[in-house]
Amino acid sequence: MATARLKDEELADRALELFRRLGYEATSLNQIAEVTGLEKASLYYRYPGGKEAIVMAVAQRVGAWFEGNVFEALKQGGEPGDRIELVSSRLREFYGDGTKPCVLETLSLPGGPVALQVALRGALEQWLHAFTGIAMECGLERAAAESCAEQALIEIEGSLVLGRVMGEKRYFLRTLAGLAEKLGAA
Amino acid sequence: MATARLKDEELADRALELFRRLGYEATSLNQIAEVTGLEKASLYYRYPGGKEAIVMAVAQRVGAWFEGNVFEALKQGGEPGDRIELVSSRLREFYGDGTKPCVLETLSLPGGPVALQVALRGALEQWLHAFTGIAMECGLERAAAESCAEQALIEIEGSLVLGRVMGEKRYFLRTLAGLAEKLGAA
DNA sequence: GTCTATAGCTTGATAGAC
DNA sequence: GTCTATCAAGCTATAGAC
Repeated sequence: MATARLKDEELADRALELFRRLGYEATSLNQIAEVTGLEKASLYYRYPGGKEAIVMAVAQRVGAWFEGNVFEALKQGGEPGDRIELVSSRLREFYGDGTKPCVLETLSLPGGPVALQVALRGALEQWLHAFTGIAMECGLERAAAESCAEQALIEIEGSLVLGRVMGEKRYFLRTLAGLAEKLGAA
Repeated sequence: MATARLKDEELADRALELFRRLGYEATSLNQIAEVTGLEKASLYYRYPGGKEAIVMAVAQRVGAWFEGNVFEALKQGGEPGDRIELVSSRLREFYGDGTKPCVLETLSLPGGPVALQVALRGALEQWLHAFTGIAMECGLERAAAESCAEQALIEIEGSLVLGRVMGEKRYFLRTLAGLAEKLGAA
């Protein structure tokens, strides 16, 4: 078999940048073909399910990244506060210092496959669970920890939205700077 | 001249429900024609500028609603806390108890006319200014009041996003319940 | 495994009857 | 003021050459 010109991971990474900025409906296969350097027919060869299959691959890749770089990192040893700071820097990277939208926001707009909405909800649940866990390690009761985790995620999503509207990244950066305190770390 | 079948305000209201849920790009003239009961050609007669003109009319109408029901209400007499509670109930109405997205979020996705992005930014600035004003009336210094206003809007936007992903309205309702306290009211 | 070419549909937008 | 009919361009998706 001939070798693929572009690795699946790189293809998903490039498609991700389109989907997260435009949402599912507004992203076209022509645009994906353009940023990947492949023709549409080649995309269908690698993803017979078409656009829906591509966005699901993108979602899976993002999910894997969060699993390894956020959820897992929050469970490692060391001071809880240090772990949160590490995760904070990872998030700063993923969101381009607040210049790149969250896939939970843009891909949750109507139009995409139902499986995508299910995946997004599951990812958000995992994220909430991970934040709740670290908040409890910081000494909070379960109910309080869950509340703090929800509040932290609300602030992350909201600051990204305000940042996009205003063209400023300071909302997001300030939110991340206060993340450790928000989750109960001294 | 013959009479219009549908008043401009009603037309904008119905188009708003599409635009706020799907964003600019993903909303089609066919859909607008369907919910208004007009044919596409009739829409072009009333808005020669097409989809861009319609979304600008929608933005203007939403801006006027916020001007009269939120910004103005925050400047009226009476206890600051009471005014915030009144505005809170207005917001609960506008966002369908947290089931309807914010136009600042969905219409700020790329693809729409530049004038729309400018209008959205201006509206957010007005909103921030109004929240800052009421927070200062509650006794906060300007800097602190501005910070609280930003935080309040971040929570409103973020809670709407989480609510959409999870299919729950409690995030938004809880945010509104804490709005007065957030803005410095006893 | 990628390509060119194309089918069939939907889009935003226009012309012209009533 | 609204309609039917139509256009060119874009869309998703497929067939078949290499």
